[in-house]
Amino acid sequence: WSSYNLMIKMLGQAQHLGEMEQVLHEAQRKGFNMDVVGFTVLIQSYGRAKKTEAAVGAFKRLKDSGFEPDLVAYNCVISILGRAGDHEGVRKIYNEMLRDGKEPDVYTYSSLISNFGKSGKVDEARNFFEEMIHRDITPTVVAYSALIHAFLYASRVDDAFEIFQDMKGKGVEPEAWVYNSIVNGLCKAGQLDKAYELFEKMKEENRIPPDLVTFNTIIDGLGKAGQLNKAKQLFTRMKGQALVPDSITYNILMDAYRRAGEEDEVHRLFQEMSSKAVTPDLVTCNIMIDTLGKAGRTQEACSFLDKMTNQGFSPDVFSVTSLIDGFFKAGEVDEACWLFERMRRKGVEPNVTLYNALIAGLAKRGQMQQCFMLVQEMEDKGWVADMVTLNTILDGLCKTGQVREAVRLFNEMKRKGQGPD
RNA sequence: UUUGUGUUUUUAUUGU
Repeated sequence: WSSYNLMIKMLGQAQHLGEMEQVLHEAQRKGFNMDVVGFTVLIQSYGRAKKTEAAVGAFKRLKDSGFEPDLVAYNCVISILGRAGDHEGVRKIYNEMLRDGKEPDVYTYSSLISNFGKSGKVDEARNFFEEMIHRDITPTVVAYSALIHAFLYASRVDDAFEIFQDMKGKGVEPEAWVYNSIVNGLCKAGQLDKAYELFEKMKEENRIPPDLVTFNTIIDGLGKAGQLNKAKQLFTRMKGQALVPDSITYNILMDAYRRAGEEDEVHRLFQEMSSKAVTPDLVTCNIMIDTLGKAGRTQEACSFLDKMTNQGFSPDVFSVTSLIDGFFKAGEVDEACWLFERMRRKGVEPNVTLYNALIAGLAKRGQMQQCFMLVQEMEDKGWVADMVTLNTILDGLCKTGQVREAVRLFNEMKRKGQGPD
């Protein structure tokens, strides 16, 4: 059986499910009886191929063949159902497992915590963590990390930080990426000082010094908070520590200067990239287009778009939105509409933000009928108007003297429970 | 022979 299991596993991992099933039939024809491990290999193979139903089917066959699933089999099914977002299924199997008298282990809990966390059910994730402790199971770095990520995913940085401290206190060493996640969470929550403090403490607390991602994260946090000088200082410092800035580092800095309206510095950094042989990526291009557009240099933005296309980049919805917005702000409405059409022919799918940019441009010109048509078109495509859409339309109505209409829409949205913000 | 944590960092739209 072990050779057959190995074959099945290899074929399953290579996503050759047809051949995998052939081997399975051959084994059965030759009189090999499947054992629990064999079924588990099969379940796992289906799981990796995202064939959740087939995996569950194999689990059923395991039980129908008179076997009792062992802990590993249960863990596999729980993990697969969790990844598929089937929390009811997860609960069912978990309860079944307890009824069978199988003690969950740290693998079971890590999987449960991660999957519930990822679907926004942080409190349930935490409950599983506590249940694990009550069972006297010592959390590993994996279990801790899963819970920390569950909290960060729910924007609960303080809770994440508490677990992070607890983890270190228990002598479990976080890996660099957990530090980085926490630093990022703190930055995004506006707790820049705390983020910076942790960043500085990294090397003494842990044997792992801040890496490229840590620097990028903290530089971005500083840049978004408008602390450009400090950001630039760290940029210098990272180079002194033998870290090589990548395109993301440059994008972060360019974006910071773009926000601050320091257009020249954006262009200088773009030049510096090529002199340092850092290859620009799509985000770099998009920042350049946005910078040019916001400066009213729409022709240059337009040729930048053509140039990047010739160099093999496919402009995405970000590139197009920036350029369309630039056109509108420069009063070039026809060009904006032309680009929108061209984009659709090229197969770039518009999203809510792009529609919002169009609506804002037309609203500013008082073309409210066209705005409503776009909202209709957007909703026909299955997009849901967001708060920016509503605010844009309300502003447009007010500025065109249709205040009563605006109030009516305002009340209607309020009744539907959509805003106001 | 089979199981667990990895968007860790960057870009667009409204309100002046």
